[in-house]
Amino acid sequence: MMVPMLEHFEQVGRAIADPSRLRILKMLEPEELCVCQITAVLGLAPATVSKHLSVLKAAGLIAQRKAGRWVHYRLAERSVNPYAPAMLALVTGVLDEDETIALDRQTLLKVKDVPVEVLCAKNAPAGTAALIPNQTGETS
Amino acid sequence: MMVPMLEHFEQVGRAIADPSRLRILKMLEPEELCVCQITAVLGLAPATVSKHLSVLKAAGLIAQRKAGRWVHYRLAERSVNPYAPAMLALVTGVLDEDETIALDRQTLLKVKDVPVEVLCAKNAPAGTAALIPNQTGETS
DNA sequence: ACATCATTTCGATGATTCACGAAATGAAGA
DNA sequence: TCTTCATTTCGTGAATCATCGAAATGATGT
Repeated sequence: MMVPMLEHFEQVGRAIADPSRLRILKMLEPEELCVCQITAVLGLAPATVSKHLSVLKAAGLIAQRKAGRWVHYRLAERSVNPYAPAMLALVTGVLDEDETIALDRQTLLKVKDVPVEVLCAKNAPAGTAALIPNQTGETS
Repeated sequence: MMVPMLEHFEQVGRAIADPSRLRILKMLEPEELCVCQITAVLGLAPATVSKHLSVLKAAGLIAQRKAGRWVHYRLAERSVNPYAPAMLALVTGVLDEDETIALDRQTLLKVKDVPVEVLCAKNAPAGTAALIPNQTGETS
């Protein structure tokens, strides 16, 4: 019996080879977050964010925790994928000075000021929509 | 002026997120190799291998050296991409017990027994073709 | 039970990627 | 110069992926 190491490694590799998923990992670095908070920062459709989260989870990079109506994600501490911890350590150590990552952190601060009940409401109460100016960090 | 860190990281990420390219990196780990040797082990079309090598080179993971008619590739020691060394270190430390990687190493031993002039010849001199049984390492 | 709502799954679409044969490149030898 | 040949580039088809809207899921509160 042989473990498919190459496939495992490839899976974590593919998982981090996407800007949105890297932004998610960097966002989760200091603390666990709700899906709607991540969605607010990324500025993507909920379905898209959910897909990204499932890819990261399948790769063993993040873990989820259900709390009532909301689902909270965090960086995985123990993983089924033997290469996840090393890759996670690599990501954790870098990218802090990146333009997009820094902007995401600022946006996240504002997002966390808003109560989750308010943030996730479909009819954003005048001002919440302004919290998602961080589409992809374009600079001309 | 801001360095596009996220893009750089994503580039090395995408470069290693492919089984063929991982096999190439593991092959180059102990020593530099000619393109035709890599092609013989992978069992892919020369054009395909060349493309993979260009991806790895663009990511700063490998470097090339022209020697007459042949081009030799090696793992990059210094790189334009600041994340290449760390990723390279990660790859270097693992996957040694993987089935496909181990088979590649065995195949490489046989390939290196054949002189490069003979190996690269289009009309394989009876026996050279048998050196490429290592397509993808299927085990049902 | 019923309505609400955060999240996920489904299905479709456009963009990217892998793989190949054919043609181009460019160095070596005749 | 002309031929040969290892490698790269080009163009294309098949497969995978990112993204979204719509529908499904599943827990909460009434």
